[in-house]
Amino acid sequence: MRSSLNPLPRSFFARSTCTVARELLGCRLLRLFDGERLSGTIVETEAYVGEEDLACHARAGRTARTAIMYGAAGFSYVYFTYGMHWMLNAITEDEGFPAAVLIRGLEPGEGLEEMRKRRGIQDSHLLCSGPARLTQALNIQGEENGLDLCNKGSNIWIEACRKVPRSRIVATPRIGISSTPEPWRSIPWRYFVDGNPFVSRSLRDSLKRTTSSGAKQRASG
DNA sequence: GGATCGATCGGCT
DNA sequence: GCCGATCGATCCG
Repeated sequence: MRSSLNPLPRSFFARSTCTVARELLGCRLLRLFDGERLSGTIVETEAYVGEEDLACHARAGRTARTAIMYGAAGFSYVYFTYGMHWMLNAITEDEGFPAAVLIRGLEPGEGLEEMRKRRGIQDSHLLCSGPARLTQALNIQGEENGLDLCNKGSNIWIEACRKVPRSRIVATPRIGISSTPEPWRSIPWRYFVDGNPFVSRSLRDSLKRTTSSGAKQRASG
């Protein structure tokens, strides 16, 4: 028996990408796979906003891969990178404007044993902390591209869970875009829950670095 | 703990 | 051809 099946509505996603990225923190990502529920609380996200954003895949305009980003909000954008990794995004904003939120980290909830089996490790802190780790843990691949996350019949969806107050959200530059020109490389469009232990090593490192340099900042705007 | 590097292949120039 | 919205192994200190 399922405790709940209340996917966030399309209106949640059809807003400013940064707002969606912040408000997804504390929400629960659910995955129905092989008859089992796998889930976790979203603790880290990044916003990729339009063709102007030179870190966004849509920077090159509409292509076969990025077409989904130009479509309606609330759909999944799952892509393959580095020859081996899958990344899960939720499409945002109005139809015709290409933007998405990358889900970068989860605090594991249901289905821990299945996740451990899929990841080949035991440590719960390494199961879903990182965009490629969480897709491996939840078995999300190319087949899951273009799913309607707002449809109760989809096997991936997101539910409201606990609201993370603005004061507990940290914003930093996005990860893995060091060759992207400014201002995009440094704009603080990565968000995570301050102090949450379910973060990857690179996250903690980044927090330490940014804290000592004073670059870390509270989410604003 | 931190830096570096190889793996591996689809998408785009 | 080139280069990733990454991860994990390995080396160094």
